[in-house]
Amino acid sequence: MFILNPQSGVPIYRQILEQVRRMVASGQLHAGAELPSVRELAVTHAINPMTISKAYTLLEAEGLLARNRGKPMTVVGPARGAARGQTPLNKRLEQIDPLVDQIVLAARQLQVSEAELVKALRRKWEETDE
Amino acid sequence: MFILNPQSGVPIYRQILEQVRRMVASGQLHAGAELPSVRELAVTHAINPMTISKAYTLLEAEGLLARNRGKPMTVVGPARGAARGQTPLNKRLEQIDPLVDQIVLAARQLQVSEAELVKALRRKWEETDE
DNA sequence: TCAAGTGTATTATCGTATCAATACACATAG
DNA sequence: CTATGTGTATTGATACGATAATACACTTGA
Repeated sequence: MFILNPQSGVPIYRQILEQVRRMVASGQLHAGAELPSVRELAVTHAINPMTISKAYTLLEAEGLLARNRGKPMTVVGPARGAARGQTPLNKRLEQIDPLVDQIVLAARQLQVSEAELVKALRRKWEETDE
Repeated sequence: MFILNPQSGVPIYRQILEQVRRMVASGQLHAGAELPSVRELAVTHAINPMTISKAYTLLEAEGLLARNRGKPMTVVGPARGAARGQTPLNKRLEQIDPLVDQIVLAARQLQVSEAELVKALRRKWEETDE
């Protein structure tokens, strides 16, 4: 369910935070959906259960997840009042903005043209087309 | 010279590593070029001199920079007058690849379309057009 | 010569991130 | 009731990232 890279420099619990936020915003994790158990994730990703628990706790404090003692964490959001589906596009784009900043900075420092950057992006997009 | 974001989750010294690698690969930092002093960077970015020194030390171990006792760090590279251009495009693209992975993953988790992603990218590209 | 500029070593402290092993409180299927 | 499944608290340990304050060796311009 998650794609975690311990070598990336980004703390594991932060990778989980970001990925849950995204999947909730997109509706891939709808309200009421259950998240993988901490022990299951700990095994499949070879990480410590408490690391995942930390992420879950923060997501609860954020209002995205709900604790159910004895049962799996469940998704609370997105916005109850609004359409039960996705967050508006501009809100979703906000979440991706820091990455856009990063990649544009990197491309400019590498003197990779906008066209080449877009090409690399499209290439990766096709590769991950499943 | 560097653009550092302490909140990004990426360690500062790693941000410096990556940015020097990029600017050397693109030729923006040509062989023999001097880098900013650790004390100057420490002041302008409000970070500790030893954090920068750590990055410089690692870049020397990597073979990209040379220590000159009493003088600034310099970029190691092909002899002056020799072909000291950019590294080939595909090599530069390799450096940007992890970021491409990240952003495509994020876009798919957010269910942002390829078209919208490219649009956001072009928008940011224009903004940073200086 | 000397003052100001390099990078770096040293020692110490602090906060964060992760792991390990254990234990607890609760829910639910059998 | 019991076994198994939730998340979490606890304690302790290790590693990393960053800071702070000095001090050193070296170069260079005045």
